[in-house]
Amino acid sequence: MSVLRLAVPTPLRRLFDYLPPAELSEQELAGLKPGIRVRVPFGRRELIAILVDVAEQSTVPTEQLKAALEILDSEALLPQSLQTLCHWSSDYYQHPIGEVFSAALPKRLRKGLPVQEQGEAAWQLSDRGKGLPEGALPRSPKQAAALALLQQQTQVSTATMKAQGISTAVLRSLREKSLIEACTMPIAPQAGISREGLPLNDDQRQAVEGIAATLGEFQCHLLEGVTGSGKTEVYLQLISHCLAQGLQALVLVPEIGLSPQTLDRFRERFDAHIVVLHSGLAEGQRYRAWEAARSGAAHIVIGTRSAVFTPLAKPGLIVVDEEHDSSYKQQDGFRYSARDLSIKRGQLHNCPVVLGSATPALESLHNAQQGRYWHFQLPQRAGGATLPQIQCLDIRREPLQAGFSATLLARIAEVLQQGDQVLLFLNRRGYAPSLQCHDCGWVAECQSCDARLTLHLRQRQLRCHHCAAYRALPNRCPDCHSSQLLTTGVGTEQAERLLQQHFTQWPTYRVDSDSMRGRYAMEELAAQVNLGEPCLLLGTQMLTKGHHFPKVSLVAVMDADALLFSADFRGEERMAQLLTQVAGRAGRAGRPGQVILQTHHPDHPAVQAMLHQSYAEQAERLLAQRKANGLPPAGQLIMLRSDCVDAATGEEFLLQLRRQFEAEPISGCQLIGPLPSPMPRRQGRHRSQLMLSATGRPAALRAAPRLVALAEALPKARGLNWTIDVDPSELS
DNA sequence: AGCACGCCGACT
DNA sequence: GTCGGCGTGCTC
Ligand SMILES: [Zn+2]
Ligand SMILES: [Zn+2]
Repeated sequence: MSVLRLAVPTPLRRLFDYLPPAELSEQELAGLKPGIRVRVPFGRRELIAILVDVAEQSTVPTEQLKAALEILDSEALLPQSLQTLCHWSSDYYQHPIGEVFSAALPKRLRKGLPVQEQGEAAWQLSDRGKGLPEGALPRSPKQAAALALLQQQTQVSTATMKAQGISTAVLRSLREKSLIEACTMPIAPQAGISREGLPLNDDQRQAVEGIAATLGEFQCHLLEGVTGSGKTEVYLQLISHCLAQGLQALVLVPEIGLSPQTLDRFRERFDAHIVVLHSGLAEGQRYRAWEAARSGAAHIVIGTRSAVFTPLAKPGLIVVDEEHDSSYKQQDGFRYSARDLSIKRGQLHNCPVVLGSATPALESLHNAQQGRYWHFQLPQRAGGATLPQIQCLDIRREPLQAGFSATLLARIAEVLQQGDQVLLFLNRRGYAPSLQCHDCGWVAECQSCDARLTLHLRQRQLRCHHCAAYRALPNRCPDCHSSQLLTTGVGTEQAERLLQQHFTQWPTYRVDSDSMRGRYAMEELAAQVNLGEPCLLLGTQMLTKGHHFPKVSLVAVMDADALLFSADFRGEERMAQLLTQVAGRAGRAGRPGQVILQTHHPDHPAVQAMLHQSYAEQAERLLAQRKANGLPPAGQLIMLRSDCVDAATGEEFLLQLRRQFEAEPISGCQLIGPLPSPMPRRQGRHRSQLMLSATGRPAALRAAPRLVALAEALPKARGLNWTIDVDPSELS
């Protein structure tokens, strides 16, 4: 007996066995390959599953097995290496295998639509057209020319037609006469061609040569280079080595990291097929890009997190740009890290992986120090621009206007008068993060979350930044009816108003998710700013990624204190990364930049470190702290979270889990909690967490499946949800 | 996660 | 009498 073992798209963490479709012959059965799609009845619905294995028998009694309905493919959708990556991810992150495969496939294929023959839109003669003699249609020369071409070459692409001066209108009228028909023409695989690169400095050359020497084998490389040190040029030259060997390159970029500027650089350098995969793509576009990567037609694949699962016909190189960026870690559902998976992928493909960053994650630095990664440093700023000077501005007892000290406003004015641009970083959108009654102390809070409502003045709304809740801004206190409602704290909207009033001759551009709504908003703004006129750029984290603003010579962090007191053990690492990245935005092309941190805590060790130490030095100190505390990368964490409408149930569930785990402990594992999450109630649900701290990877690898098995076996109270997060990046 | 079944309140 | 509320249980 043959049994199909299938990964079914469901949150259940197991495979499902089916009998082969009734009409399938022995021979067809023998030809089934893992990785093909199979349509199956599942419960009372039909789903598209992925064949994992054809087994001799099942542990499920035969009479309970259903027959699959249809085999959808003859060839695997994903190459073997990528199927292996899916299984590995499913095990490592303890996420249901069916959902992992779903993450690796474009929607089109998940829905069961057939694999589309890739090709260029083209035309061929219809049966009727084939009957025409040479030199037909003499009265319409354009149509005759089109026919002549098709008589010579059977299939001619629309592009070629256009090049021959034959418009689509001509072709359409030929089709209306049923003389020609549309078809797709297979594209002959073409070599990607690289144009000459920029001259390299010694450090860049060493990196390119060192990394290129590992093409064809697995090796992970950490490329550490400050902003402007020419990391991108190193990537480009490595990619050209890769293309020269007839191999494809996969480039991962942060969520909003792919600026048109960077993309243009790729397009200018390579006469090659480049595809881009990001979340904004329409279904069809995404599928075509995916298929081009899979078929090998695309030479370079650039994409965000989910692109780590893009199949490649001839993988040669994987680049993870800004590898420290938190957007590589998925924050819900299948909580994978695209950076970590790209390294696994490199192993499976035997190809090098390059992790690039000005501010590498401590994990990556640790791996480099351990000798697991090769470490390349690009200390110089290309073009000789000097690194910005960071100064701290003590604002204790300073009067502040919308968060600005008089000193800062004066510095801004000077810079604008010199004709330069100013970048102001304030990581808080809205007008003010809190609204209070001056008479009775009432505070505007969210009904569903343990959080204050943010005032959005233009919309006259109070909004929760943790759920969808919003309400109209009250004129009076709902408790005591006083009209003395005061805001505390400053958000970008408020800072923007002050800048507009204070600097009337210069435009202020606000960059946050409220002001940059449209798809092209950010692009248009960047183009406007990069015309070079003096202006003020004010924004949240959005401003610190992707676009470069070469005319900025002053960067100010308005509220450095907000970064200082974080509950998360990664807080200080994040702060150092963020501030270093922000600082890197100041001064380019030979002009020194200036960075100002406004703080009430000028003596705080983290502030002092920012002033006097390089990122590498700070990282070294933080790494030592982590090692002393057994925290990643010295140890490994697994987070279990529960959420439930009532507070006690979730915590009780995790407590049971802990008891059961500890009844038969795993050495090297320690459980902490359950504890309420840093924000205990969110969207009306009470959240708790249980953290497992493992001394190393082997212990964690044993603990994760055990925790899941125990959690699945525990009686699940109604309305309770639990999730597992291996290598959590956020301890909330 | 879906999608059913099932068993109690207010509608024709 | 039945339409539908969502609690509970299952998916090879
Ligand atoms: Zn009041
Ligand atoms: Zn809320």
